[in-house]
Amino acid sequence: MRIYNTLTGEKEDFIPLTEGRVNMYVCGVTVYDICHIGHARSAIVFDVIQRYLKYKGFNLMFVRNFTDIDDKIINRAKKEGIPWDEVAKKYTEEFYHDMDSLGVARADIEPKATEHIKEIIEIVKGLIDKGYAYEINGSVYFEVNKFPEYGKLSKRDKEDMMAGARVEVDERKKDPMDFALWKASKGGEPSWESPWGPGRPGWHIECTAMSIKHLGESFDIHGGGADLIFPHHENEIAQSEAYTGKPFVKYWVHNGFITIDKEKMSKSLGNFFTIKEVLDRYDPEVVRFFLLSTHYRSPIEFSDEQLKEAEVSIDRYYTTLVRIADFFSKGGQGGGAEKSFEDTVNSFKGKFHAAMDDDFNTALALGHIFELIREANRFLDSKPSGRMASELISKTKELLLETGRVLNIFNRTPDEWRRALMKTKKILLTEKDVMDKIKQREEARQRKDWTASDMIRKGLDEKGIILEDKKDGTGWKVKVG
RNA sequence: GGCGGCGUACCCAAGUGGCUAAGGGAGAGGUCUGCAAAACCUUUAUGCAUCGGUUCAAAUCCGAUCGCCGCCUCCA
Repeated sequence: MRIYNTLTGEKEDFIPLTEGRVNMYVCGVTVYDICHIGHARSAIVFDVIQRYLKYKGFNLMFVRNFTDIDDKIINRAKKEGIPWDEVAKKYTEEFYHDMDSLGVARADIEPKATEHIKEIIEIVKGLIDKGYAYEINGSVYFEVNKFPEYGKLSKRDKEDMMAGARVEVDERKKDPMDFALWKASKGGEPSWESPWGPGRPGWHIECTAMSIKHLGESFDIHGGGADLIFPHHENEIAQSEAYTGKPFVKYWVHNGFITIDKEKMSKSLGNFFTIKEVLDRYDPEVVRFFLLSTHYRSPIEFSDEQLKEAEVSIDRYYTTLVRIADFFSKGGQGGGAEKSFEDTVNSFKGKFHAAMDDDFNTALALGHIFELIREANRFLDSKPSGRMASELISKTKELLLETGRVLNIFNRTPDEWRRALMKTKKILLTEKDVMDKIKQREEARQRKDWTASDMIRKGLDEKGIILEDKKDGTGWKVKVG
């Protein structure tokens, strides 16, 4: 298995620190607002990575944190006129609601910054003792100059950053690059007692404290959005390695952004869609499929057109499942290219694994899935019969379900998919309405009254229902795309 | 200004040295059908931003040019 490591800038063979065991930490969200679709991408990417590692048999410990104290939360509390911890609670619940919809599993441990104040203070104290940090007026700063490897993750050196001259200059700091480990409380702000007086943790230190506590001083994978590389992860490395004297993380994994009109989707630009807005119009499976159809490190352009294509693709998948079910209930009486289909079936899993093993290439993996689907449809078209055909088709179905479980898509029945579509497409008809229409039309067709028959079909089409006449009856589906 | 990434068909998107450049969507033609839909078949890049170079061999490596984007400030 190979993973792209931001630290080295290369795809590397994945060799965990302890054989068979993987410790992974992913930066979660700051709970001060509703999540947008960019948060969904990060969560889904690492959800798939998490599922694949488990599927491959690793004993995985997955930690994803919540930042539940921070300037943005405090500001939000003022704005909403509620206590800061209620803001955190409210948006943590919103996060869970959105992520549950999207099929993002809970992490094994989901620590919160405010539950680790003791550990944070311990580390800050240690950093002062070791001479990496200093206190000024109740705040503690990490002294970047004391850590020679500073910049190794984001591939930049201090002087370059100074040249940018966008670094906030705080007169109290020894150097503009120094960052806060502990912030002295200004009046009225939430605070905790510390050796330096009342205050609260800086942003970066919480991840050091929580990851070290739950995963140890060195662990395998640390993930997050690419925008966290600098300064957040760079600072984490500095303070963690300064504190422990050990390498902090072996593989740094970062997902790319979602863009709108080629520009990064972000709060500050205001060009974002919330998860809730998107889920009002598209099924969660569509969103998940869409996000997995591009490699996780590439930018992905958010558009209705692409979401619709994802919907069409998923519908194609479930249509094939229906055909497979039909095969088992009705059988065939012909036979076709059994050998060639057998080859496709037998080589599929290897291809899927190869794709996922190569830096979690979900886009390629989906390509293989759709290749299998096309071949399965082709085989079914040949009206196969006999035990061999049954076994092949049965195996196909198992393979589709197994790989679908890894990606956590394609895990419903075609009926469930159809009902979900009725809901997201806000189709007013009930299933019974549709069945009644089909029956009426069937009677017209018996009479060979094609005009009446076509009228009924057209009427349903206008309401978003497509009819499909088959040998032994008429099926129906929701119009997609 | 510094650092990094990207540019593959009408659209999306895999592919980072070597068989006919995956897969999906859209278009065109066909099989099937009362007609459709679905499914399948054929078709749409002698070509991978441009120009050079390395190599027996390059979309893939190197250099230059053009275009787009990201990070350097909170950000997934």
